[in-house]
Amino acid sequence: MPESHQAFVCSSDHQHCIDEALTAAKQLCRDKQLRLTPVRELVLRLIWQSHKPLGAYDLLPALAKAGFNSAPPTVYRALEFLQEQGLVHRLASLNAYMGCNHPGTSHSGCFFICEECHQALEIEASPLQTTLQRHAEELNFSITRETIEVLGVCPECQQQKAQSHA
Amino acid sequence: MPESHQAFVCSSDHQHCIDEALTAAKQLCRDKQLRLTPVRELVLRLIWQSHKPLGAYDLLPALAKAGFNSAPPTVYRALEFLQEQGLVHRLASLNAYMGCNHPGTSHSGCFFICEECHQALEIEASPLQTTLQRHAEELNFSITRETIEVLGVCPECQQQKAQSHA
DNA sequence: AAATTTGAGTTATAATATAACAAATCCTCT
DNA sequence: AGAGGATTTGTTATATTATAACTCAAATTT
Repeated sequence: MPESHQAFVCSSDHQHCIDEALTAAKQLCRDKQLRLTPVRELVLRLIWQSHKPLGAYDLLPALAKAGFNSAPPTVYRALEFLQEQGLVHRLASLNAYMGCNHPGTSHSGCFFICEECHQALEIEASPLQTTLQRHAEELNFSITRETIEVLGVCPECQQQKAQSHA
Repeated sequence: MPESHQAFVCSSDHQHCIDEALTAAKQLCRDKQLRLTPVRELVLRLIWQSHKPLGAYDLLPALAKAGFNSAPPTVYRALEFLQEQGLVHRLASLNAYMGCNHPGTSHSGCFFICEECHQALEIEASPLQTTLQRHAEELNFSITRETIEVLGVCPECQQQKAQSHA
């Protein structure tokens, strides 16, 4: 029996996630000679406030508070930039955005989304993508991008539910 | 070298797809004592006009032409019913709907979407879902529903593109 | 037939996303 | 440093997708 991986729980402090993401982003932009402007950095920060995917419109008030004129295009443009750099993913099934912790170039991920606590976890899904690639080869289909999003209940929320039924 | 499966091409006539889908739908509704009302049947028919996923708003003009008062709720309600019966799928990455040719109860599918001709193909993806299930078990994640949508180019459109470059 | 449930019509609005153009900022080259 | 060009952001308006809430009609049950 595999022990619970706690993958949905931030190991001790979440600040670490934020710092790491920001550092990686800065590094990446330096390397690629791209500009991680104030709006872009703030949007990335906001996205990383939690592991819950956020809607574009959830970010607007915070942008306003920070003194940016926060009309939708501002946030969508920042999100677009961050997606192109693989720093952020859009979850099609939620119309929401979340940070990516292995940025690089734009890529597809595999996401587990908890319908109770709304946290989401991105996994490296090589076996999955291999299987998918095999299906595609059978069809002679040439893959551009994959959307793999699994809705369900994370281990922590399963426990809570089990306890509340006790 | 595997031969081209032509999975994206309707074998001879598409009318067959429509007829089959309608027959199956009627059968299913009879069995489950559900009402395949005129609006629902028309929406299903419209969805099956092609293998291209259609947006809800694409259906409205046709509904109007058929004499229904076609405000959005009408079409969304019909689509909701059809989805619940597994007769239609919603593609989250496109905000569009397509017919399902192995209806039964509500279920998740795996979709290959051609970005050139906009046709989509649903496959039975048991190996894929097994892989996904294995990932989920490792995480102790309990799956509710899966969204698996692969964007790319179908074999037919690959050929066309190759020829036009010649 | 009355009561109940289900489906559809209708109006309004919510939620998500983009178009188009103007202004500001930044970069490069002299 | 300053002119010219590119990139980013501000701003206004609007497109697209989806749902809420209430009414009326039809069907089913009692």
